[in-house]
Amino acid sequence: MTNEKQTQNQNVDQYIDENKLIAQRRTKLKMLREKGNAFPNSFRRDSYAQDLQEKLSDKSKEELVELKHFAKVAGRIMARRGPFLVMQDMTGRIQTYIDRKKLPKDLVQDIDTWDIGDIIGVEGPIHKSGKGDLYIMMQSVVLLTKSLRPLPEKFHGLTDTEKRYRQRYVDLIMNAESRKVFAMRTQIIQYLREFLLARSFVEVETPMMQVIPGGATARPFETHHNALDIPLYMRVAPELYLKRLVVGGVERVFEINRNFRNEGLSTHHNPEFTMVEFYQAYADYHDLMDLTEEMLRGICNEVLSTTSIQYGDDTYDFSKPFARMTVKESILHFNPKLTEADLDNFGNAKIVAENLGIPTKESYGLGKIQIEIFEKTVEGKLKDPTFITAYPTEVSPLARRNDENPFVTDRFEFFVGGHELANGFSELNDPEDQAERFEAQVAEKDAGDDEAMHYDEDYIHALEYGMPPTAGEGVGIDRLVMLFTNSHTIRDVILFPHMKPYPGVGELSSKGIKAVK
RNA sequence: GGGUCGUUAGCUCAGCUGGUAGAGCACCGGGCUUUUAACCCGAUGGUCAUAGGUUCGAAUCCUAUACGACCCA
Repeated sequence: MTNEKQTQNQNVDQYIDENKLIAQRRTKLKMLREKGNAFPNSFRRDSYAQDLQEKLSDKSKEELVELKHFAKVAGRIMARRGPFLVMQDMTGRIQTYIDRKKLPKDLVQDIDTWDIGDIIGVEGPIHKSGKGDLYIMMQSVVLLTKSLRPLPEKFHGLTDTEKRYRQRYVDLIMNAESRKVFAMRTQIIQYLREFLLARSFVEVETPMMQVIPGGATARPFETHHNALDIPLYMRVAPELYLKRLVVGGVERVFEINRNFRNEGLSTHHNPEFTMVEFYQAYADYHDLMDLTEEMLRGICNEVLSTTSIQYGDDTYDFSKPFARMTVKESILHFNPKLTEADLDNFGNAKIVAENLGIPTKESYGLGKIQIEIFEKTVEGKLKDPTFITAYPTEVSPLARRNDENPFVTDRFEFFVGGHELANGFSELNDPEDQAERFEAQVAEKDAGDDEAMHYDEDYIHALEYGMPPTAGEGVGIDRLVMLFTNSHTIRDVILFPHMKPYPGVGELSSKGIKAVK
């Protein structure tokens, strides 16, 4: 024993450049290697912690003794409590009891060297403690993976926001709340997918790298294809490809995937974010508003089991029909001093905008000014689920004009909690109108708006073959998940959100790529 | 882009008007062994984000930088 300790100390000296706690664990790993396979992969579990808790918690101490329910469970050691080890697997936690008198002496000695964070496999019958908690009466146990880095303190866990995002693996080990958010994200996406599949929508994948970035007004990321020696753009939206598929006869089509926009980071913006976009032929924007209501209410009922959504201090009722009003109606509603005449006349609207402190550009038409007024005075106030319709044609280059009033389009955006969650419209399927709209976008681009769209000749070509009357919509998944998980920053619903790298991190060194300390 | 705040042990945090670094948990040693943030005794652990400056003396005051959080545009 004393000899062993001396060896340990010598080994610690070898790792003096490292944290002492890590050095100690490295020494333990070294001893494991000397004994044999330090990373065995022969243990097979037959039970999960949560299943055992659900199945057996009702049984009494005596019933469990009689039942002799044997289980093999694997997981990470999260705490030691007296003679118990608390283990955590992907479903939950269960403890295992170390009977020091009955287990072989050398095994007990080994167990005493194990650390919180180590991964073990345990086998034995399920019993219940005097205080009513299930435990596995350890009959055999094996250390499967030695953990070299100490975990955060068990009570407070990892709260440092920066570390939670940069080292999500530690966050997921420590914070059940974080695990729950991402589990719900998965369930919400799965619900959306099944909802659309059940209605005969076909899931497809369209290019993430595009020669002409289109489908949204946003600045793209640029990259380069070496073999072809051409610039390529990460897509800002899949829209134009999905509509090409509608031309091709895929009359109900959807894609759940990432979009990339070269813009700032904020609590509501990540440079890559997930959208579901879907297109339905022989439908209009009213049909999609109905579909959206059904879909969101479905998530409430099936995933959350409630239609009363708690978000911060507010509660939103998803059981009632969602409010619907036009852009103009909403501006007048939230600006009772304004009149229709203030919004319908370019000169008047410009004065209203300037009084609100909105900087206007030469190129802005009436429609753009109306939208600026809307964003400044209305958007943040749309707390309860609301559809805003009749967006100006000027700011809707891919949407169908309204039959009665060509100044606006048959378009809606959907808002909850003051944030836009979805955008949909009856699609513009008139190729000549679409060509003119592209030309207007190109003019704006030439005037210096680097978010304006390119002219996509092939898309016009496709429309010239004939696209059936169609309605389409995109829903921002990240913001949807934020809403339904009561998360107030997008970084809480993206597993690996973009963070500014530390200087030098990512540079190749002799030891490989530098990691965050 | 602007403003405010933050960065101290592996983690969570104290550290007063400048006087030489603290706690809890974790870890290590010992005790106890059906515990529930297990408990009891003892020990170890720090480039106080980084670089300058002021000072006899800086975690503390000043400047710059890095990263983060929040608010505003």
